[in-house]
This record gives sequence, structure tokens and C-alpha cells, in this order.
Amino acid sequence: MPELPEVETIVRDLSSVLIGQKVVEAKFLNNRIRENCDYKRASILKGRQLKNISRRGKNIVFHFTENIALICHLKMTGKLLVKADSSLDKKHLHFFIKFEKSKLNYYDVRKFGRICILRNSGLFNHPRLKKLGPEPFEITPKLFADIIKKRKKAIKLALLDQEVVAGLGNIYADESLFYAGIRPTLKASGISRARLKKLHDSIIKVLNKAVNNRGTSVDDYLDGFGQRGNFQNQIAVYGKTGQPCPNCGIQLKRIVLGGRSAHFCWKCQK
DNA sequence: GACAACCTGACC
DNA sequence: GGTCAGGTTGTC
Repeated sequence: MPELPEVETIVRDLSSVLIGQKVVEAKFLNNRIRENCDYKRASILKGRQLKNISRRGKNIVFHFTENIALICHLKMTGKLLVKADSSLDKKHLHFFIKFEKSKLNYYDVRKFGRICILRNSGLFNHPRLKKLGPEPFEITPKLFADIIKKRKKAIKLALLDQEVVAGLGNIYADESLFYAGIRPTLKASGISRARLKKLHDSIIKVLNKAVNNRGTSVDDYLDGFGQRGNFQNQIAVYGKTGQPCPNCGIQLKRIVLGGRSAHFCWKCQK
């Protein structure tokens, strides 16, 4: 499940190979993943050069010459690989861009992911980018606390809300709350500024560590080259229900919050 | 603020 | 055969 560190890893992988190359061919093989944007046909990309690839929250943005951009959100099971992976079933290949020297393939078992090709002028106003909160790495502890203080819902749900902070998902929200010693059910607005400073610090540390480990392959996440990440070996609480807390040793708990599982230590997180 | 919907594969 | 996984949108 790609969150900020996984998406960041993919962006770096793809950038190292694809930037500067011209598009030879591009095609949607399944229209379900195509969003209704400016351009329905991927062939609009033909002949254009890839200038840059960037990340905003969990979105990947490809910038082409002549003011064309492509936004991709991987949702749950989307994968962008710079070459065909023989271990992935071809029936899940839904989009591709053939460059001069490389081919970029989009696989998605569940077809939740979305790809949209649009003019640069509309990029900023795309509904998925427009409403995003700040990037965790670009926010001061004070501003982070200001934003959280305005939210009345449970802190875990505030962290998952992309309009609050962009890029956190279930794994890193659980991990950050564990290191900050904060229970996921606490009302966001009631948490002290001192504790929110610690939470901000935990988020930065966890995300940095995960990026340095090329993401978490707890399920089926693969980077841009089809390789698994390494952070799953360093997870403290996510998916560890019933296992001992790495801090105090009592059994970790799982509750359902906002329809999603939250994993935490009953003793260390108050 | 809760919850269904979108999908499929993995697992019981 | 039923349940679960979770990012995001849409609906009540």
C-alpha cells in the first residue's frame, strides 16, 4: 500500500531512468483507471519529452514538454515499473508509456488507481491536488500543531486525512503515534502542543527512515524496478496485533477506527 | 460523523 | 462461501 515513502521511492527510481526521454507510444489498455481530464487518448503524449517527475502527497506527477502533465495515484495496488515484470499477470497491465530506451508499465490488480492526462494550467486545480494539506517535510512543528488543533476527530483519523497533512497512510500513522506515545483515539484538538511537537518529530523520523529503507513491503508493494522495500522489518506496531510491544512487552492491541484498523500499545500510548 | 462503494486475491 | 485488506470519494 503505497504511502509517502513508497511513492517517493518510486518517483526517484523512475526519475533516474526516464527523465529526458521522448515518448514513442502511450496507451490505456483499460479505461477504468483513466480519469476524465483534458485528454482521453494517451497518444497525446507521443513525441513529447519527459522533463521531470514529482510527488505531491501520494500522487505522482509526470511533467512533459509542451505543457502536458500526467497525474497518477496508485491507491491500493497500483504499480509503476520501468519494465515488464514476468511475475505480474499481464491481465493487470492497464496502461503503458513506451519511451525511446525504456517502457513504463502501470499494473493494478484492483483497479482502484487513477491516471489523468491534462494541461499544465489545470494541474494546480485538479481536485486531487488542490485540496491536499502540506507536505510533512515542509511544515514547522508549530504550523503542524495549529492544523491539528483545529480538528475535532480522533488524532489517527486526522493524520489519515490528506487535507490535514499529505502522504500519511495507515502504516505510518500507526507507527508515528506509537513513537509519540499517543493513543490513536485521542481527540486531536485536545492534545497539548508539547505532545504534538513530539508527534511531528516522530512523523518526520518514521518517514525519513522509511524513505531510506525504500518503503514498506508488508503486502505487495514494489518499487519502480520491481524490488521490495525493507522497512517492513522495522515496523513497531502496524499489523502486530497480539505480539509484544517493542517498548514494554505487553500484547499490542487492534481496534477499528473510522473503518480501518489501528494498532497500538495500551500501556505506552495514552 | 459513519459507512458504503470501488475491486481482487488471500485466507479462514 | 464469507471476510478482510485500505486510499479516496460520495452519500446519508
